[in-house]
Amino acid sequence: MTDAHLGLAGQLARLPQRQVLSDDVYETVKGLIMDSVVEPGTRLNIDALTRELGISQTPIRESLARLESDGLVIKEPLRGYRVSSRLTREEFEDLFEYRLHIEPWAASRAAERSGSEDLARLKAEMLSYTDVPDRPSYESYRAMAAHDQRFHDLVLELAGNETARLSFQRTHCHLHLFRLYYGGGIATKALREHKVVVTAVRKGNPEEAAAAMRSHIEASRARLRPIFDTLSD
Amino acid sequence: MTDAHLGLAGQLARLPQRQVLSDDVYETVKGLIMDSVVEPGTRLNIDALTRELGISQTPIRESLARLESDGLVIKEPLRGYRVSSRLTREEFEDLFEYRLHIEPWAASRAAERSGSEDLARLKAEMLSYTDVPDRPSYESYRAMAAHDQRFHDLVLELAGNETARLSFQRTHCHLHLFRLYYGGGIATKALREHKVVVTAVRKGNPEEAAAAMRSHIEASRARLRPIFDTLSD
DNA sequence: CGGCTCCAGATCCTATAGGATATTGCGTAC
DNA sequence: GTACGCAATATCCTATAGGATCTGGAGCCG
Repeated sequence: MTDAHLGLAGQLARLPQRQVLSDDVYETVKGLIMDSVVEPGTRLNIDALTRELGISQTPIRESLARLESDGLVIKEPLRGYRVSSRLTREEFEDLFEYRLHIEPWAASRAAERSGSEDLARLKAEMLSYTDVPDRPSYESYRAMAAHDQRFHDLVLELAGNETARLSFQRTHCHLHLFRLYYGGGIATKALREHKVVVTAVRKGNPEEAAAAMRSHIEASRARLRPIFDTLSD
Repeated sequence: MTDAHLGLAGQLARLPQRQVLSDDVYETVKGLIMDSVVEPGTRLNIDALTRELGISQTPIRESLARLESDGLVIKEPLRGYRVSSRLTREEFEDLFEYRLHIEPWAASRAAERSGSEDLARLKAEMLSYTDVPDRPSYESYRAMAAHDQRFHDLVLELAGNETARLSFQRTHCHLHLFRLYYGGGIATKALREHKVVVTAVRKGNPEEAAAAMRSHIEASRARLRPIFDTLSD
């Protein structure tokens, strides 16, 4: 009867663990896609997922429905789900055009609005991922991508426009770029170059580090272009 | 085994109707929210929906999961789903700040890029809703809101950036604004402003198109604010 | 060789049962 | 009169089985 209180956001925030299986499945499958464990176009068999994850169909169906809404999978009626394709060249250009339109603006707004606490958070995030391990691994690159995502999201948050922030988040740009980078075994080469950069940085050699990073970015660009071209066929 | 073909976008476009019950439920519930049949904060009982719609839980759960991803409902673990709240004052301001950043830019891009076919579509959409009834009714306003949504979406489409378009769509701004108010009499002014935008786009004048869109959104915001304030009491 | 039918497999949808959790109401103690 | 604890109910979440429908390929016929 008297349940008209809408101040339940605070109560929800108080719950650390979600206790809902669907969310775990959602994150799991999202991780599988993000880590390129499943390639684009792969069919996601619901029955197989029930066996592999050891749970029933219901939470898996809910997760896949949400993932479809996110654009990460595609539902083909009466045929099942498939992992959606990676970025095409055109989508890549669109995505960066959009980012070039939103993020500089968000940064300027953040510069106008941020107080000392905000700046502290930004600094903390910047410092939160500085140690690149000697042996570059798959996990380390993923951590780097996660850090990058948190950083950009924080800028949007400090801009003070929640609508813009959500809108930007829903592009899943980091996730798509992450998938792109890890396609076709390119990750290993990228990680090797990362190691060169790290080595140069640890040696305290600015010129060498700059050169390594420059060559890494150029190589990365060179690696990405043919991927766009092959996917455009 | 050999199902690695990625050209499935064209195949999907060939299927007009999906034949999947979940989509019908999704549209149905979305319509219930959009028409304010269910008020914000209302609990969406799954068992009740199974009885009312005469179907089982599975498609309803998938629909609700997608609606949650859209931000239209909120899932409270072990308590159920609720219709999400209407816009707060702050969200209202954020939304229009975002629109003022995106849509004028989109209009200018549309003015630059649009060919004759695009311009024909724009004109057709503009002419598709011209008769504003003397006595504004719920139905007429709903038709106006649908037209307004198509118009703004079309501008985003003509801007040629699918990322920006999807990002804008996912704000569901028209849906939220529709829920915010259904008074009457405002349609005529909005249609006049749409016409100014179309004229500028057809002239291929980016600056003029952006300015027209900007003034339209600002005017729209000014029209909605007082209504919003009265509802916030 | 092309076109057709039939069958196996996969998927979607339904139905039902049981465990887990939150809400509600009542009774008791202070 | 108020606060606390406890049981009953309702709801959500999970699990499992089975029918209906569609896809894909093998095999047969013209």
